[in-house]
Amino acid sequence: MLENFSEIRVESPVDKIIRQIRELITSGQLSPGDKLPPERKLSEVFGVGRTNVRDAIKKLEFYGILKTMPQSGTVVAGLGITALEGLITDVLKLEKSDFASLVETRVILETQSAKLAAERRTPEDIIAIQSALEAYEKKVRNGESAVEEDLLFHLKIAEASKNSVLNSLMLIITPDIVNSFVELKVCTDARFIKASEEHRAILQHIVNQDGKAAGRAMLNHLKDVVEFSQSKQ
Amino acid sequence: MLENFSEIRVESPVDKIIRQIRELITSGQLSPGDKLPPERKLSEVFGVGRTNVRDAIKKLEFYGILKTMPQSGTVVAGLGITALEGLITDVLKLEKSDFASLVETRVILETQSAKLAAERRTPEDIIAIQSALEAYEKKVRNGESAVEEDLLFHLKIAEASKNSVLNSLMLIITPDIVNSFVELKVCTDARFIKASEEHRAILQHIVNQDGKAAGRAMLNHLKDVVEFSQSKQ
DNA sequence: TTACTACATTTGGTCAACCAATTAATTGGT
DNA sequence: ACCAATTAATTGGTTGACCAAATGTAGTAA
Repeated sequence: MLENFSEIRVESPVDKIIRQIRELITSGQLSPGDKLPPERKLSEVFGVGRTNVRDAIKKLEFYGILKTMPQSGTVVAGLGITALEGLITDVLKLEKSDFASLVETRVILETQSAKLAAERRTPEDIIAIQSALEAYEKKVRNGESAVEEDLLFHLKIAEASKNSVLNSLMLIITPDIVNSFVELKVCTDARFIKASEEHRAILQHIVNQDGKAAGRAMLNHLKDVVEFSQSKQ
Repeated sequence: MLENFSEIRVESPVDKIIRQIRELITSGQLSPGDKLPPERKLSEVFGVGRTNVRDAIKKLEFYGILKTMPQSGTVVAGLGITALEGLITDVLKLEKSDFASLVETRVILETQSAKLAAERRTPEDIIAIQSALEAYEKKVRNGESAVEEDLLFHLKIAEASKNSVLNSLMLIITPDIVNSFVELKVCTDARFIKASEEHRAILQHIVNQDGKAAGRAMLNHLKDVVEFSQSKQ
């Protein structure tokens, strides 16, 4: 009965403004490379407070679409118009990323990051990964949920890959992964224990600096999750 | 002479506040799951305006570290404390992405996205990729710079991969790629023409739905850029 | 005519006050 | 003693005003 009334008025003011800015760009009133109107003007045109405009700009700046220079103005990044259009629409729907895509992408990033980590790891990286692994196993032994510790182990590997961009992307998708895992109850006790062995195998390959084997081990480790996501779909 | 005085005072106030919040968490004054002090209190403690505090919170919320409920308070995500600590420190140094990592990550994402695109492309995808390719070749024939059109071609492929997350990540790193390319003058006329042939090859494999070949072709296409980035390093 | 300086305007950044909603407390009744 | 309702305080959200730097402009001197 009550469900009929939900789902109204969910769009936040900043998303509305992002949509409007997109309109400005796609309609050609705003070409890449040139300054966009001052914040005061925008707030006046859109009929909202300047804070909301600033928040929207900040969000777009975060994604690299806009660039704001203090006391000088905000400019549109030098991308093609069509690319921008796609970008902005995707920023809006980035939130609800489907689970299958998420897992698929994770597999891609992680196998490569394991491979690179094996090739480039320093002794310090080994220690960091090892301590993350032990924190994970400790939680598992106590019968507690160890989703975060699991991800932390993987993040440490990404860190050891010495690829800052790869590491950043992992950080970006990690929160979504955690949420999905908890939501869909991916993890069971049996899986935790099995994962523990697989973790050790990965670590061993990284210690041995065997990139290919590390990648394969990671692929194998994530196979379960992939199958789960496919069954959910 | 003057260079000695530059590069000071680069840390923005919001980063400073993020650092302080991290301090609060690591020192145990703030545990995962519980509310953090109201914004007014924080601004007073940190000795800055409330706006800066709100911006910092917003940034952390962006990464899923904090969650703010209107008129109720802001809470720390239910992550493990070690995970949080690692996440926040990484958020701070997220900005700087070196060119080598950028290219390396791009290769990873693009080879996979080409492979998936070949397997999943629809007739509409083919048309979109084809028209992007033609726009690129038109610019090249006129002797103009076609960096954006180049990237647009690649983005269309990512779109055809039907993996929303992969597509989003490509969109995220694309602006950085464009900037680096223009800055480092990666592209010459000869490369544009050679790239054109390689583009056609990739497209052909996607049309044929040959995933492996598409991946290989993309890898080959990006080889030049990889070598360039390594020589720069 | 040209170049340079001083000024006025515009810019994004910052701040303090205000608003509505939520939560805690107090009070009155049972 | 306990529960309900009303009130008081506290919360994040929003607004408008102010600040310092950057830019554009006009005026003056060479």
